[in-house]
Amino acid sequence: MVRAPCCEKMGLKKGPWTPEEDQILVSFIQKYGHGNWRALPKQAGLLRCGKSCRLRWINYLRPDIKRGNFTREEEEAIIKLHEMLGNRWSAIAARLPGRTDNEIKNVWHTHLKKRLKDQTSTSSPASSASNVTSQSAEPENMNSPQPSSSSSDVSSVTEVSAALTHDNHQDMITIKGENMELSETFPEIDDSFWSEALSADNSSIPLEFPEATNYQYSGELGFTFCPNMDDGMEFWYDLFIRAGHGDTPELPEF
DNA sequence: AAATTTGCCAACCGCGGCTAA
DNA sequence: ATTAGCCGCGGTTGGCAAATT
Repeated sequence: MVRAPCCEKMGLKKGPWTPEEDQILVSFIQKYGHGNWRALPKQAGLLRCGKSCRLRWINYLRPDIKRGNFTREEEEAIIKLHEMLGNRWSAIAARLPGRTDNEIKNVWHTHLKKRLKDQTSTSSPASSASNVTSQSAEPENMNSPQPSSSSSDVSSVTEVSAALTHDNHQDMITIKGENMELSETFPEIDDSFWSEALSADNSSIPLEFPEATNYQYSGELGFTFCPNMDDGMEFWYDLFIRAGHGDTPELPEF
């Protein structure tokens, strides 16, 4: 099947967006939504292809985009999620509210990959790898706990996630807390798994950031880890294990 | 001060999945 | 079952700014 290029028609503008174009796009979407990206630029009077409009909206103009540098906790979460999910940036972005896949991808390539490389080169090369990056072009051992530059009470997410391993070959995921170890067979993590788990029990997602570090068991669906952070950043990190494991495990104390 | 290199980020490209005809 | 079109995703790149020589 032959596909016509997105911007085959001549006269469509490319490159950086101007403030005027941004304004037109935002106004249009606020009024009419974005049901059809293909038709949108024409209807809005923009000399752009729908793809370009979509990208601009998703990555920059969306009202729920979080601005500013990534916090240490966000970076740690990206590292661990990348360890679990590989280069599935959209899936990782879905776990980091306000961050886009493009942004996360950029941070990974410009900061985190380099940092991990430095860390692994200074740590023992003999440490066994348990990564899930089989789909990733950059299989790296990211199992080494990351030194945290922040204060100790930021530790919940980093410690929990650092203790979370997934052995792709054995299809086993292990959660280790101070007082517990829980293993579950885990055939595959894919997008439908995450979305189904989420839609099945939204109550596990904290609407507001809790004051205290919170560990929450969500029935058969999984766990939500809520870090206790001073800056009140909107962040949650949850791990869903496969449904149907039977009894509720004893809750660990983090 | 000028030239060159490096880092970063926004945006583009092309592929694959999904769906409607 | 096939085809065509749209959308979303991941990989890549162009261009700007900062850092270095």
